[in-house]
Amino acid sequence: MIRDSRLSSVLHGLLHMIGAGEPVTSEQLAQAMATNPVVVRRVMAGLREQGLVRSEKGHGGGWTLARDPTDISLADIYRAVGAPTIVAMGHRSENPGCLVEQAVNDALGDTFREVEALFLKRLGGVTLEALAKDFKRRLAKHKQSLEDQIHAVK
Amino acid sequence: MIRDSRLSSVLHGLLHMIGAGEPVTSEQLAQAMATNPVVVRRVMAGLREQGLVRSEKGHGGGWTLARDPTDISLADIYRAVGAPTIVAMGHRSENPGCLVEQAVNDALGDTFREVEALFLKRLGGVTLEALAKDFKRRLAKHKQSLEDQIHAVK
DNA sequence: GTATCATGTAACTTCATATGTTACATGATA
DNA sequence: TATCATGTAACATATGAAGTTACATGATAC
Repeated sequence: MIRDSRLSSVLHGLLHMIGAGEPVTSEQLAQAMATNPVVVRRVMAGLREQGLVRSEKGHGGGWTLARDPTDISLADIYRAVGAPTIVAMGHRSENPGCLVEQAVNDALGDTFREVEALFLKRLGGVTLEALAKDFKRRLAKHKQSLEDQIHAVK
Repeated sequence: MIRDSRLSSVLHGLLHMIGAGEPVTSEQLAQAMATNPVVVRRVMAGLREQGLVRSEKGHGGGWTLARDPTDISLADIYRAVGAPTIVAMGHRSENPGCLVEQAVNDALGDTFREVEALFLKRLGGVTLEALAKDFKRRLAKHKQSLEDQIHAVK
């Protein structure tokens, strides 16, 4: 199963980056991602290797998107975050000679690939831009709702 | 991701049960599953609850299939083994109010379900019987190959 | 009926992995 | 050259899966 909190966490960070017009420090991202700066660097390093973000040292340094959000899909991010294969059955000892494994693999190997392909295809259909837009919409709605509550109290 | 060694492990046990004409003890299954008896009972308990196997105490006791292998699919087993949902993204704190989570969920919620459905559908298409047959075929082939090697040496 | 065998299960330990933390090196800007 | 920010190694902590021990319960053989 996937219970990767990293993808979710990274998305928080990236949306934060889109909002800011300047480099965002690991310290700031750590706030947005509810973790600490070193973990941020660790995770973002993966995205940097995939060319999704850039990092810069020194004064005014920090993290910025390396590509247009319309050109980054959730699949890209998922992979960069260190995407493990979704389905991977296997005995602990990864025994390639095991006949049971072989039989299962023969029966389901294609399925594993198929499921994974579907998953990535869907992730590939959502851009960071689209997600950001939806997020902003929700944010606006949320604010409005809060204001309404305040007015109702008055 | 799924890296469930339990499913694989359980299949070893079940194939073993099919072969034996009598109840198989946890001790014996532990051998087949490369683990220990208590773990076997723990895992098999899940299968028993789903009506896939039966257990009996005392002399001559042990584990037996409760249904015909043609009537047990890998999906049944997968579920019984304590199938976690395949894909489940989420922040650690499972924050339902988080707007980022909401946006992601709105964009991918259906996808998660779709992927899971596909996976289970495929698992559902393979019966324990089919797997056992394939396994036996491989076993025979394997034996033959070993004999050939011996003859070649002579 | 009682000795033996097998499961049922709670409690604990071990192990693997992900995450968090500290410390310090490196590079960039003021 | 002082300060700020990343890079990264090394270590600490937390979580959950798997393994283990111990003992209770139920079933069969004698």
